[in-house]
Amino acid sequence: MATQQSQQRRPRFLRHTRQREAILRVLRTTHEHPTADWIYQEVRKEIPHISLGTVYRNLKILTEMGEARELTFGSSYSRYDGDPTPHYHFLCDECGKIEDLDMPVMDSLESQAAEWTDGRITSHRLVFHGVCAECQKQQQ
Amino acid sequence: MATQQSQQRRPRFLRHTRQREAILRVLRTTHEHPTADWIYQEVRKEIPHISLGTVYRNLKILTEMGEARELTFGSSYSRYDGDPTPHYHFLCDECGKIEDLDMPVMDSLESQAAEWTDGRITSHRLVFHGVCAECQKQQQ
DNA sequence: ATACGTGCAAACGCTTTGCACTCTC
DNA sequence: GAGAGTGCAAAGCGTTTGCACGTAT
Repeated sequence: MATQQSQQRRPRFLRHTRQREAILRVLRTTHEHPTADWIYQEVRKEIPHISLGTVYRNLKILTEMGEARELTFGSSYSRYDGDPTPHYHFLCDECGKIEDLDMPVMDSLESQAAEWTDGRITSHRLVFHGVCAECQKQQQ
Repeated sequence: MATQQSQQRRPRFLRHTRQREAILRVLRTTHEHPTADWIYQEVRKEIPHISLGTVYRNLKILTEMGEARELTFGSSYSRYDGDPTPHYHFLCDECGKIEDLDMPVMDSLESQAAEWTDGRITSHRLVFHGVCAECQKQQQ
């Protein structure tokens, strides 16, 4: 039942490659919270022969390095957030769009929650659900 | 890019079946936040010929009816929460265990967040990450 | 020279779905 | 009897991975 985290061996050092740089650049310059495939399509404009596997591999490494965050709302595919600083999200239940919220991060939530568990809390994620402005207009 | 929510036709009314009742009962009587497959194995003790597809179909219906919640932490499989009342979760990053937190739900977060988006907020999800008590012991 | 990274394609694994049959209402 | 639900198996589909080759250090 308990899902043990997969412990895979990492290389002793990381290399700089065109592919890795391009992927990180795309991640940094979009606020769309893109999917792996969207990033793939985007990077392909610059490196046409790049493979989707390479995109996934690098996204995993970048996430582990703390350069990106993997967002897994919904059971289908992952989205990636190129802003590694802590922040909250708003998810539109109609169109699936994800917005970053500039509201302050409340670390006090963690100390509050600490009183209700024996576990040691290291971080938290807060996601608001609702209907974005665009979808509200369409519903009228 | 925007992931349109899949709008599938629902039947005009729901029927009571042994399978649906058994699945809901398993969901209600466990606090393990089980996966679909775990529920399948459990229900199979009572209805040996039930199929995994039936479990998935009913979990989807029960979730849409608000009788259960689908938890999608991590990109792999979904877990299901048989407690439909709002509450927060603690997720152990070591072993993957999910705990319910009895701490009060803070609806004020939604009104705070509303000031930072044009969207209409209808709900929120708060998940704390860290290391559970059991895993902390093992690390010593 | 070493060993990390890539491309390609096949494999994986959770989830969904088509179809014929069954069962609830 | 109508049509919702089921079992079975195949298909779907995002993601991972094995392998041989390329390439950064």
